[in-house]
Amino acid sequence: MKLTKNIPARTIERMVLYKRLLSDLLSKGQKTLFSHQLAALAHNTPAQVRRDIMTIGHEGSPHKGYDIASLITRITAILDGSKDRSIALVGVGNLGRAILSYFTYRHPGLTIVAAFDTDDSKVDRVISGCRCYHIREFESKVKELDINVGIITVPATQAQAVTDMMVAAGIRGILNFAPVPLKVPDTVCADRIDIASSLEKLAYFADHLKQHE
Amino acid sequence: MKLTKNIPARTIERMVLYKRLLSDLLSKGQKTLFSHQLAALAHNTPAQVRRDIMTIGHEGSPHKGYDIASLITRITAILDGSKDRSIALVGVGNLGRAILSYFTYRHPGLTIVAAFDTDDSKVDRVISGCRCYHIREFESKVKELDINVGIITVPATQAQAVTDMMVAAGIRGILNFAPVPLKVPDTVCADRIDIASSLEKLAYFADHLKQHE
DNA sequence: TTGTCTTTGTGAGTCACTTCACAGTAAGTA
DNA sequence: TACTTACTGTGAAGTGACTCACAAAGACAA
Repeated sequence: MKLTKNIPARTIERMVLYKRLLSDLLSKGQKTLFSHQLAALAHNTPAQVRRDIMTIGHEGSPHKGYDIASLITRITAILDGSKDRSIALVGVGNLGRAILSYFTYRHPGLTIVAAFDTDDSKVDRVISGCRCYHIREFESKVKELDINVGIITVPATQAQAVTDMMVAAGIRGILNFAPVPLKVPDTVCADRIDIASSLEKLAYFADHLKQHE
Repeated sequence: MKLTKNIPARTIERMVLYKRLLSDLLSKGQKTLFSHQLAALAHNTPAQVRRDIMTIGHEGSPHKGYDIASLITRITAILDGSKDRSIALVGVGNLGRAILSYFTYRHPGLTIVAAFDTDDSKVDRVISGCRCYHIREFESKVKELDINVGIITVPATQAQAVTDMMVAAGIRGILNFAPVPLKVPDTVCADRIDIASSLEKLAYFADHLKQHE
């Protein structure tokens, strides 16, 4: 359960997926599974699954495979899923609102507890179950609600400014939907989701796959 | 301009970013730049930039750097950005609508030309400038409008069924917002954007970064 | 008991991408 | 002309993730 040897980001991503798949299985009453079964569900290889499970320091038995319940417990421990995550969202436009409503049926352990905007017509309203504040209250709310992850859904021109504000307020992880890369100190982790870029990449491979991936 | 030696996916992703950054610069009147300048904008290294540009078969000159206009042209040619892409979206829920409205101020070369749903209250309406059809018309519309990229914003339970339908209709690239991995033949390219997963990953690294990334 | 079967755990190999480091070169200077 | 400077292009080394392939081990059979 210690195992402080850095777990690669790719493995963490797969862990999140494994956890979801395993939880489904468990709720259907399945108790145990083999690496090749999980591989089929996750669309990767048995060797990959075994390596991943080894990486997080868990083990199965050659004949019964892996115990689903204890594997979920282990993954949850790794992901720190025990503590509920409080998340802030900045930029209550179309995309921001969609994400808010997407998260109302709350995902396990992830809750958007506050939204922020500069537009007074949005401030102090409750949108999809989430209260909206003026952005000048950001830092105090972050402290008050113990938020350490932020979502950015503002226009590109403001993304870096919002980022800087988040960093200053003590946010440690940022999910950025604006189509610009953000500069953050290396004590902060930033990820970008860029729908237009993804589509362009897809459009490229839609044509160019002779045998590619 | 030929250069049929497979370009890695990562390089393609950066190309999309470079194109946007360079277009900004060009519109501000800048004619030329050096690898270290583009690297600063893209938040990567000069060596990476030079390698990328080499990979797509372009070159600069040691003293003037790269010519922005011709580099954009080259990248655009690589990405096939010349032809306008027609995209279909299936699942006009919250997220689907947000994406539609996000794309109304149309991104260069990318247009969502049709949306599909099973809900009759949405069918035949125009939402954010995009006409919504019943899903049973999918295949005929794909043919009619020459669509080869699809966006999936339906619930997880229906994602695979929609995928199979897309594949059958001849779609070659799929952007999937449902939190399940899709099975597609290797003639089709599928990408998943999973907001909840991204947040969980971020939450993990928000804590666990000693020196990580 | 021994043998067969199935699956795990993992060292070693492979592969793909990134970074290093330097030769080559054009522009400016005198 | 030769000298300096600042950058590109790229072979080679490095890095990190994935896959292979096989020893080890439990389960079952007879």
